This record gives sequence, C-alpha cells and structure tokens, in this order.
Amino acid sequence: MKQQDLFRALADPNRRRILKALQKGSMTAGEIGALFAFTAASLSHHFSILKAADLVRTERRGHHIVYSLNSTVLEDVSRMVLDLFPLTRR
Amino acid sequence: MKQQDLFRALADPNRRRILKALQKGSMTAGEIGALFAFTAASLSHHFSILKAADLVRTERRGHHIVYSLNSTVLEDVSRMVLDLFPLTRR
DNA sequence: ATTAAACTTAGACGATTATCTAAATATTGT
DNA sequence: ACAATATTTAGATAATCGTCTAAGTTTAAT
Repeated sequence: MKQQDLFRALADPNRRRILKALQKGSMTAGEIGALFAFTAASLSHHFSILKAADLVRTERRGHHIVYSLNSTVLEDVSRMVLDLFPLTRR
Repeated sequence: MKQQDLFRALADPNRRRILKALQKGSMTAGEIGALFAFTAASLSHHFSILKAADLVRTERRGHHIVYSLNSTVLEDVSRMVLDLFPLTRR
C-alpha cells in the first residue's frame, strides 16, 4: 500500500536526513554516502525504501546513479497527514 | 526527541486508524477498543505511543479514561513534513 | 576482454516493535 | 473494607528493521 510505504519511509531519522541532504540538489549515491557514516549497502537499502515510497527518483549517469527528491509526493504526504486530523474549517 | 516520536507514532497503520476514529469525537479506551480487534493491553500500548507524540490527550472520567485528538500537533506535523521538502516559493 | 569504480543484492545479526496473556492499579458503588 | 469495572504494566514471543560484510552486477575506460 502506498500510504504505508510513505509513513514507513519517513519513520527513520536517517532517511529523513537523506531527504534533507537532497534538498540542496541531486546527488550521486556516493556523494550522499560521504555525508553519512554508514556503508554503501545500508545507504542502498535506505534508497530502496525511499524509492518504494516514491520520495526519490533515480537516473543513471555514467557509472554513477543520481538521486533526486521527488517533490510531487509532498502533496500526497500533506493530504495523508491532513487526513488524520479533523479540519477546523471544511 | 519530539520529531522522532511523532513520525514513529504515525508509522503504524493501526495507530493511524485510531486517530481517524477519534476524529468523530472523544472516546473512552473501551469504546475505541470495541472498534478494533486487539486486546486492551495492545490498545493501551498504542495509546502510550500516541501520547508520547502528543497526538492524543487523556482525561479521566469516572473509571473511564477519555481519549481525544490533540489537533494542535497538526501544525507541528505539517511543519516537519514541509521541512523535508524544498518549497517552490518561500 | 579485463579491470576498476559505483551500486545493489543476499544473508546474518542485534535491536526494536506489535501483540498476547496474566498480573497490577485505580476508581466507583455497595 | 470489598467487589466490580476500566485501564495500565510486566513479561514473553514472533516479526520487522537497520546495519554490516561479502558477493554480484553494471558501466566505462583501457
């Protein structure tokens, strides 16, 4: 299910840090890895979850893989969050 | 940490169902329990996590405990979510 | 074709999590 | 004080999760 993928992806603090790092622009997996302490394998695992939630997009460039934030999901996230609360005005 | 408590609380689908149930108004733990399949103990566990995230408030009434949604957190959640994405205009 | 570089996949391990049963703790009414 | 009701806490168990190492895959350059 889509909604669960999203909430699950956002539940991990390191994944949120990755998302924040990507705010500054697209980066290769290696560049992001350099910012954090974990192994390439762990990073790749996080990316697979972020991709499943459609929070990031990938594009191969040479033998690098460039990751970028998929900002269009923001609407979905917002909707899901708002959906959990009764609106004061509707 | 506050942010982690919030994202963690929202990560579980059953807790999101509880939040949605509370949209219709305050309910006692028992009333909510009647809507779901798990035991009172499990429910209580979920409530403790929702409380830690400040998503619900409690009030004792007789020997019932009334749970209600704390809508003021909505702002915090929204801010946290928006914080993860670069705004198109700022 | 081989090698090197950049990621991913597979498999393992410890930590956290959701759930349960059983026992404990209020609170009210008798 | 005592019993009944409502909820929480403790302790156990199975499943999920984050991380690691080691092996595999893909691309580019020689």
